[in-house]
Amino acid sequence: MSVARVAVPIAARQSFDYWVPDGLPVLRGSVVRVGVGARTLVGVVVEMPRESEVDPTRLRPIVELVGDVAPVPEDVLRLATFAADYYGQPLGSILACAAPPVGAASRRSGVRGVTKPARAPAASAGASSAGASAASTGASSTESPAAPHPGWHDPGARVGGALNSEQQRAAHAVTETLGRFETFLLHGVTGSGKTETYLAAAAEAVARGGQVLLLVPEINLTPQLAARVAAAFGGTPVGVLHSRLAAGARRTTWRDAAEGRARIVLGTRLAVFAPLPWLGLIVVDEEHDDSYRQEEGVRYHARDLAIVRARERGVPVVLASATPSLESFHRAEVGAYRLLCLGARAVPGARPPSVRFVTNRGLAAGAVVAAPVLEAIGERLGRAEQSLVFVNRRGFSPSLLCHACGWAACCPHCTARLVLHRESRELRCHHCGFARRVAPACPTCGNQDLTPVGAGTQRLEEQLSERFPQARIARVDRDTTTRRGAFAAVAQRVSSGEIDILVGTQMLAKGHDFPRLTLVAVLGADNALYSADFRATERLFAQLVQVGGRAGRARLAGEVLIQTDFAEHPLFQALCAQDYQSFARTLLAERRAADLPPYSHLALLEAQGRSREDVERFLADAWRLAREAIAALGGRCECFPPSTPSLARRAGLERGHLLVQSASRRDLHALLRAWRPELEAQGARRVRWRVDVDPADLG
DNA sequence: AGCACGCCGACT
DNA sequence: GTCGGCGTGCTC
Repeated sequence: MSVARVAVPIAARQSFDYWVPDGLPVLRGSVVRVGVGARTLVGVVVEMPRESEVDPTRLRPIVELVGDVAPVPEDVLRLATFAADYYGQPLGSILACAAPPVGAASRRSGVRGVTKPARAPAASAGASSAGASAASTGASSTESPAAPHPGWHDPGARVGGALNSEQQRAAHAVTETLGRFETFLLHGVTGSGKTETYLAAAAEAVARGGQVLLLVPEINLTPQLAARVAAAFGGTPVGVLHSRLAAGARRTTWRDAAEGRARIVLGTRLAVFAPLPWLGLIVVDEEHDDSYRQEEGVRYHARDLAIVRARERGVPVVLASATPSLESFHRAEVGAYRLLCLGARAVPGARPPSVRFVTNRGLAAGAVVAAPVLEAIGERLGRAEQSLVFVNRRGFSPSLLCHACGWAACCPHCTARLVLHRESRELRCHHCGFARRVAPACPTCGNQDLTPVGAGTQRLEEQLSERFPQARIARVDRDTTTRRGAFAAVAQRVSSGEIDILVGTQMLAKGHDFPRLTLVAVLGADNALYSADFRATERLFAQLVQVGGRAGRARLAGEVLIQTDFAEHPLFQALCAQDYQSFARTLLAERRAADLPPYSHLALLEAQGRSREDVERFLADAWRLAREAIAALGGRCECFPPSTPSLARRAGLERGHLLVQSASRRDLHALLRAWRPELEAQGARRVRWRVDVDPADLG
């Protein structure tokens, strides 16, 4: 009996060995069910060792080979192994994302047998040499391999025909590299036709027999883009993949991708692990978007993994954005990525929206919308055009204050203000979900006149409906869109002209084209300018460009009004001038001066526990261990003293963290590899901790 | 992650 | 005297 090493999705960092029952065709990549403790879990075979180092009597047999899903292909296993190492995660947890979703246990154990390995289609002219070999090592489908879709007819000419010369040059630069690795940064202003451009390159990759992986940040956007992709490719099968898809549908796409039937796989971050035996091109749309960062549970950055995968498979990868991440822009500046710029607006006659600033000064007490903004909305109502008012905060107001004694409504479990939700007459904590009824009077001094301070979407909606009682107003935020399909329903009503004013948070910023929307007003943007988060200004700029892009996409002129007290800030000036690149260079200079990414690499040890003493003791020890490890490795990494994040307590848990940094990613990882076992050996003394590699911010 | 084993407060 | 709180450790 042979032994299989199986990675299972538990916190344990090692894989476990099992007996392979005689005749069960188990190989590296096989998806199996195994007993772990009292439970049966789905795991992935990562190795077929000669023998086990574990006492043979302790080995349990594999319960079942999951036969209705394809084995995880070799390149995906390598990608998962890389991700597990890079992000310091258990391989089994990464593979739980990378493996196809599995249904309930089947009655019969095992499958009929191994089938012949898949072959690349004849037309794969250079597009997938690495893919073909990966497919033949790992794949063993229960059906014979699929030929390229028969009903397909020259999308290359069809998609490419509509491009202007600039777009054609960009698409051509990509198609020229099909068959080898290169990273492109496709930078174009909103409306410059980035989508058409990368779809043209995708069409060519498909024409050469390759598969295309198209990553998008948001589930909300996929139906729209899927329709666009389907239309552009006229009949070429598109597989859609995201976490909210039912397991069955996901399995179907997985199988279609693994067997080569799906020529295009469109999906969110988890799709970076999709099996694509004939992969020819990867596209990461809106590459700057934070949604590519998986924060809960297993941590990884899908954009970065996409680049790793492209390199491994020897295929080009296109990162597309109107506001590239500083990391990507920097890589392009130093020549590591090839920069492709699209300058012109694709729709003839469409102009970039004009940007105007409106001061907050002189606002009446309690008022949140400045008079010029109200006027502009009024004008739109008169012309039967639509307005969008954007504030990045849900609820009525972010604080409830007593002006008599200075008391503020705070969460009992977090170091945070409670947000007033007037519709439900509640004070809610946006960090832990705590909610309680609004107190009628100040608990410390008895003052009955508590003042809501600051503006959220609810307050905005209320004031706009008072000012424009005849207007049809829709509010879009997490409170109004929890129901499945709620977002799409509002989008539909906006498109059909049933809405005059849209009020909402950043979830409105992305992707939607509303032809009659000609005004975008932005409130509360200044908050980001004060933020301690080192990525705040980068994010704000991206967000403003993004919301600005909602205005005047078609022939109607668009206007963006920004309510701010800092109109002269370089960020706003760059926004006016539509000049991403010079602003990016300004920010990069700041990052360089502060020794922040992309000029350094960071990892953040985050700890939380019931008592602050426990957390502080753990971090003090961790700090000492880090300094010892750095010394042992000969320096080249820096380690900062433990500190307390601004949200010092969350959901009743005290938080603390410790930052390590290096100019070299290699050195930083050498440190992490030495440091982590030391931390584990410390034993978690009432403290839960994790290391966040490439953290989004330093909280 | 679960779930089991192991040591200190209120009960049939 | 036990039931059970969760804190710590193991799972092939």
